[in-house]
Amino acid sequence: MSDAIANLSRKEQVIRKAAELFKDKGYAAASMRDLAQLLGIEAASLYSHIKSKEEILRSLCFDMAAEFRKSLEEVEKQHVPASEKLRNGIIGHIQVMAKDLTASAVFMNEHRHLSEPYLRDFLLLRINYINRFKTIIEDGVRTGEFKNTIDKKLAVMTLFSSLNWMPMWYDPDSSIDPQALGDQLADMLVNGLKKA
Amino acid sequence: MSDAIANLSRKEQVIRKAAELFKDKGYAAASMRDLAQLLGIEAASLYSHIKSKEEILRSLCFDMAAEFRKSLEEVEKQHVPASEKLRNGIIGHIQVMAKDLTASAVFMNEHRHLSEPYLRDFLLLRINYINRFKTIIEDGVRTGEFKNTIDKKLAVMTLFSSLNWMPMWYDPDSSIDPQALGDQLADMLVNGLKKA
DNA sequence: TTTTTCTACTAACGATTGTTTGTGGATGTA
DNA sequence: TACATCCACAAACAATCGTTAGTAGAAAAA
Repeated sequence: MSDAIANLSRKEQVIRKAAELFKDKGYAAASMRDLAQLLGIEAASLYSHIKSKEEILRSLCFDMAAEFRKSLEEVEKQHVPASEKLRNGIIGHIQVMAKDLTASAVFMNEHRHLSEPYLRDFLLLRINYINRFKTIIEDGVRTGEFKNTIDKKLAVMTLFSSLNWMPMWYDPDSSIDPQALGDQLADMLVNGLKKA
Repeated sequence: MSDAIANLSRKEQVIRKAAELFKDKGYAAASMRDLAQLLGIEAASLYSHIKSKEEILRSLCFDMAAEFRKSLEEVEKQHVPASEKLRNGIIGHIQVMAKDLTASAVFMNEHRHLSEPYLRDFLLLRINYINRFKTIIEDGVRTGEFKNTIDKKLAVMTLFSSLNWMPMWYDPDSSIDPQALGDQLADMLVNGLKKA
């Protein structure tokens, strides 16, 4: 058991450093020798811990995807108006990202370098997640909470654009903590959708 | 003269194909042999038209930057309320992107692969552009057009996140034309900022 | 003790990278 | 005709890529 933990621990170190590197230079421009140097070892030594470069990317992307999914599922259980459900979905999404901003940036920007069939799987997860947010918005339009004048695809894509770029500019040491950030972002986006 | 046009024409073909390739695979993962193949020539032949791979990226990034700057300068001349100025700035930004969605995507996602000192120059142009939008928002807060409860950095970054991801999902053959898209996006974002 | 697990090394592989050199046909201009 | 420009080629360059093979010390488990 402790072996497994120690193993995971070192492997985890490799993956986390890789996340930083992938975020900074991009997956394709980041070499295994770069990664090894950051860890103070030789490139070949990395392969004692991971099977391939892409395995690292897969692990980062699909772990984040699972977190997002889990967060949204809890929100969907709630029996609240669509506007509040959307708001809670946004806050949940922000909090998942805030827990690991580095992995979030990789998830968002580097997933396209996954090879098949992983890329297809990833994109299916993603379209499913987006569609579930779209459903919440459509519910809100139906109940009259949201404007019916705005294109729904536009609305949901604008929402995700705002959310997904957050890891690129948010500074966790800044004056806004993740909770307040989620609140303000949700307020800004939801009130932009709400009927006047 | 006609020589110059023919020359520019072929060089332009190379750059535009490169933009498509860079958008699809990312700058680092796109090889000059890939690009040559798309054009039906050998990789070495590319160097009859361009000096280096990065020269293409520079050309794409800085040409777009100039377009954005030009658009914003016209908006800044207008003597209108801040909310309308912001709205027009958004519409202008969208229209510049819509004119070349491929180059816009490269501008947004691949600029980080510029080497120094070009990267520094690019980032300075960009922060300047963002700050000028921030000024418009601050003016609006001062005149009471916009809420003063929202963090201004958050507001402006959310704005740009929404705008900058548009090339990733917008389909020019869709039902929404660029003009209507700009209108709706501006409406959605500005009314989210406006006092109730 | 013996055995296993973890972590790292050196050396090297075949493939691919951006780019340079030198060449030459085709086209238009003087 | 003679010259210049454009555009493409084949061949090759050093550098770097992800990865494998084989080895070994150190620590933990049996």
